[in-house]
Amino acid sequence: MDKLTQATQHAEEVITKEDLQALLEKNSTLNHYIGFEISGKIHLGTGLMCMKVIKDLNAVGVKTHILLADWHTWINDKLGGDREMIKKVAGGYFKEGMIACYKAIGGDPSELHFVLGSELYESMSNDYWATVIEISKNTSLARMQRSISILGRSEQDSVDFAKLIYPAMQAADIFIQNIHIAHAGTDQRKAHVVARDVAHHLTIHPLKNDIGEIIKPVAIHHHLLLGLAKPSKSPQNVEDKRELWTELKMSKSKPNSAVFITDSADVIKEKIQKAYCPPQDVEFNPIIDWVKHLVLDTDNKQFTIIRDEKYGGTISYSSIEDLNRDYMSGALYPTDLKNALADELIEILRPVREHFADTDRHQLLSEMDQLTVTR
RNA sequence: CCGGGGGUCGCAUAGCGGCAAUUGCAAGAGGCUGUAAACCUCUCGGGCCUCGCCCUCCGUAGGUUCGAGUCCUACCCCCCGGACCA
Repeated sequence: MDKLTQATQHAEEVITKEDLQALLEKNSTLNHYIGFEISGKIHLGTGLMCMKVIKDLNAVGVKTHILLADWHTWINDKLGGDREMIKKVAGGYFKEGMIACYKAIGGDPSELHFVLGSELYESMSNDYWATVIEISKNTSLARMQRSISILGRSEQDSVDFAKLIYPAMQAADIFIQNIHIAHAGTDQRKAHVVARDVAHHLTIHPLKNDIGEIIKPVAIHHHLLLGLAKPSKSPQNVEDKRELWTELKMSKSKPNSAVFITDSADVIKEKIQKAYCPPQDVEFNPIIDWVKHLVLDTDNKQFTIIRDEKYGGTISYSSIEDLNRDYMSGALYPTDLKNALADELIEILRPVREHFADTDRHQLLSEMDQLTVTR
């Protein structure tokens, strides 16, 4: 497998592959970053989907910086907008969660370099905010409005002005850290495209390659897992499929539609069992989606489904295509698939639960649970 | 600062002197399905020696009333618009 393929095998999109190819060939060192808001508990999207991309990049020699975005968290009113609490959770539960997840997918946590946003900005003195302004001067208001990622809530809701600064900060984060490869979920692509569009207009902290040319940062995005909850519109009479996709993905922020990295075996089973899973539909189906991206996402994987003899007996799949075919024909029944997925997830997340079994870390988790409930 | 609109059970909505308070969504319990969804029933402020009674409620604080989300007064907060172009 060549470097480019290896580096992007778990990515949903790369902007652009050509740019990345050039960097992989020509640059001696490459910096990757992903920023996280310190919101509630970590779910599989960030914990697994995202970490897989990081692991691939590290395997080809890219250095990872994880930005614990406390300022962004404050802007988006997470954790009650309590700045001290945000910092505390960032360096505590959140960091430990990331480390645990990286271990769970077979990565070496020492490859992850954590940076607290506020500390980064302070260390850059005026340059950070100057870069935010410079990016803003090269972007329009309309562009920023479109670039705000509305997380879960209705779009017309009046937003406070701070939220309009957010995308410029995301872009500034890239340049200020000298990031060649900016990474996020596909929902963040607009901010990344802003960064690429302004890249050649920056004077304070432009991004340069080894031979001193100003370059655009590559953007790499991981897939957003579908939420387990039923969509509010029924797939049969939706004219705009894109609309439904958005709807489904957003539902992850709703309670009970996401699996968290520290969920117990029983909770995982229960959530999967309650998940929306229409028979003979592999398109708008979270269970199929999860199997595809969390289980059958590598070439040599075998996904074994244990089922009663009367339903056909145990069967094993090594590709999502085979599984989809059986599912579409009805040969593979939802319940059997669900049971197998739940078992698989419980196993995948075992290292995370073990990581948090440690007394101190368990304390962090309990505090997080408290916060989530209180909030 | 001025003008207008508004703050009701998680969200969204009724209500305009008799209300524990309408409706939708969400949530929860159950029924039907070899899953979920859809569909149907019930619950959804709290408490109880249980279906009737008690407590607490409609931004906050007072007031008028036999009785107030509902009227009056003051205050707080949110939204929309205006403000300057001498």
